[in-house]
Amino acid sequence: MAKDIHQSQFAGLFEPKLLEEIEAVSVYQKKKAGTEMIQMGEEIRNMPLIVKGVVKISRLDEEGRELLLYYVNAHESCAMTFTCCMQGKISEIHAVAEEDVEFFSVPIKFMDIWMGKYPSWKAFVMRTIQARFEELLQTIDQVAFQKLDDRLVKYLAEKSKVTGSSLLNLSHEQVARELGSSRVVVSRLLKKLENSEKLLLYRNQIKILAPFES
DNA sequence: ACATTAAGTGATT
DNA sequence: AATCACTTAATGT
Repeated sequence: MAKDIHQSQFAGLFEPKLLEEIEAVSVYQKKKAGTEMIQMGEEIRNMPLIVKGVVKISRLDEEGRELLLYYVNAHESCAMTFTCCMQGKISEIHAVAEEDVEFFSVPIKFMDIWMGKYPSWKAFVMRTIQARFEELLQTIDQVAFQKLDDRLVKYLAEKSKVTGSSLLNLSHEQVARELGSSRVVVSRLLKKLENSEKLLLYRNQIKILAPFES
């Protein structure tokens, strides 16, 4: 498909010289849905510029429980990767391809080089970090104030946006794990939402009805 | 028909 | 909001 970066969404984002450099130094890669892309504790050597698909970024605790941090969509890159690799640190996060993913893989050394060389690159990096930072502040608020119901609604909205479908194939247990909660609680909250006509519940499936607002 | 797994519910902390 | 204990419903063999 769009193996040419000049035809990707990055074409409008970066100046032509930078596009050429990306093309020269990057490797175009594809990963199937469900593939692990970065493990916690792994050293980061490349940064991905996503062309297609969605990558799920999460943290895992000692017991293997998962806390969803955010999704990386097409024409974005991972903020954690930027912050990690600026100091050659290891990854604090876990990345899995949510859908089939295609991306340009760029060695991290260009991170620094391009920062000084290309204003558009600097702006891109700053934007993605800033956007993520704000989002993380939001979720910290929510966690601190224990508003799981809001988080659940946001989670479902995001899931359906990412999937492009209002019918989500999820068990209550999966949802609970990603939100760091328990199945029982999630079931109850979902039931509430069903009663208020926001969605329909089936076995392993959730159908979103309303134009979902928190 | 039976076992397994997902979801619903009341009570308790 | 979390956990427990238990029920009910759906699905697979």
